[in-house]
Amino acid sequence: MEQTYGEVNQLGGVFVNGRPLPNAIRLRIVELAQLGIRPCDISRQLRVSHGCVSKILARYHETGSILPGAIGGSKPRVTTPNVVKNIRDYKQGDPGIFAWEIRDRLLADGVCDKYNVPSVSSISRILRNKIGTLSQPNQYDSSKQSSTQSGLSYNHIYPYTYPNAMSPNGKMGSGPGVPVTAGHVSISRAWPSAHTVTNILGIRAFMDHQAIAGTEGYAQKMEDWSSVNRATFPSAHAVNGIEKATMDADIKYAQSSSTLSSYVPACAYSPSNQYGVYSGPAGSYVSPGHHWQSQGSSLSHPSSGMTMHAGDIHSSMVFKHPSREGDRKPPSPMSKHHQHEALNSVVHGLNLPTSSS
DNA sequence: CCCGTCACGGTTGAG
DNA sequence: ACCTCAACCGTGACG
Repeated sequence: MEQTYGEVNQLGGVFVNGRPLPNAIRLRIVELAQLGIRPCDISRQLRVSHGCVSKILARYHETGSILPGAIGGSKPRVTTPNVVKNIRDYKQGDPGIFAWEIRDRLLADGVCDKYNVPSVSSISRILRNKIGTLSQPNQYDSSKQSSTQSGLSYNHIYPYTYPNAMSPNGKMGSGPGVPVTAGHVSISRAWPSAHTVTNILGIRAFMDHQAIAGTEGYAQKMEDWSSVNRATFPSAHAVNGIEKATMDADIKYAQSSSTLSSYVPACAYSPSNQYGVYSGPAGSYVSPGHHWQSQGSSLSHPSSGMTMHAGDIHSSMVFKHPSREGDRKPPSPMSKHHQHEALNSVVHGLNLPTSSS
C-alpha cells in the first residue's frame, strides 16, 4: 500500500483502479443525468468512462442509490449474527458440546438449512473467535439479524449488517500512520471552461468548500456508507433524497476523519502532479472502528447530524491541468442555460452547506 | 456517434 | 498472521 496514485483514463480523468469513483462524482453523474444531459456528455465532462457512467446510472435507476456496492469481504453467508447467537446459546447451555453437535442442532432447530449451515470448522472458529472472546452479549444483538436471513441479498439494497462494530482492532491498526499524502492540495479547481458542467451546475459552490477535503469521505469506506445509504433511502429516486442520505453518510466520516487528521485528503488530486493522489495510502482509511460507532449513532438520528461540514461531499474531481483542458473542449453547447437553472435549483435543493465553516 | 455489455486487472475484507 | 475467494471497482474495447 504505498500511495495509491491514480491513473489517468483516456478522457484525462483520474481514477484508481479497483476503487470506486468518489461519491461526489457519482452524485454528479446522476444529477447531470437527471437534468437531461446525455451520458456521453456526462462522460466527457466528468471524464469518466462511459461504461462507468452507464453503470452508475443504471444502478441508480435500479436501486436509487448512487453508491458503489459493498466491496470485499464475504457475505455473512452462514455465520450470520443469528447463527452465532444460536451457537453461543448452545455453547453456553452445554459447554462441552461439540462443533458437529452444534451443527446438527442448528439444522434441527431450523436455524439453518442444509445449504447454509456452517461447517464444523466454521463453527469451531466461531466458538474460538467470537464466542470464546466475547463474553458479553454484543453487537450482534444490536445489529439485529433482521438482515440475517436476507444475508444473501446483502449487497443489494440492504446493507449487510456489519456486526463489525466490534472489529475495530481488526485493521485499523494497519494504518501506517495516516500518511497524509500530498496534503490538501489547495486544488485550484481548474475546470475546463466556463461552459463546463461544473460551472453550469454551480457545483463550484460546494467544490470550493470541499475540493480541499478531497474525497476523504471516499477514503473512508465507501462500501460502508453504501450500506448506510441504501438502507436510508432504498429507492428514493430523487437526487435530493440521495443527496441527503449521501451527505448523512458522509458526514459521519467527515467528522471523524477530521478529528483524526484534519483531512486525510485521501483523494486529493494534486494539480501539480497531474496524477492526483487519488486515494491515500490505505492507511489513510482512518480507523474504521471509530466510524462504525458514529455511524451507528447517526443512523439512529438520521437527521440530527445534518450539519454539513465543508468537505463532506468530497468533490474530488479530476483536477487536471487546466491548460490541458483547453483542447478538450466541452461538447454540447446546447441548452446549457436551461440546465444551469435547473441544476442550480437542484443544487440548492441539496442541503448544501450554506457555508458551514 | 451513442450506449449497453463484458473482459480485464485491480482492491477489499469476511471467512 | 496469513491465505482464499467472491464480491466490487472503472476502464477500455467491442458490437
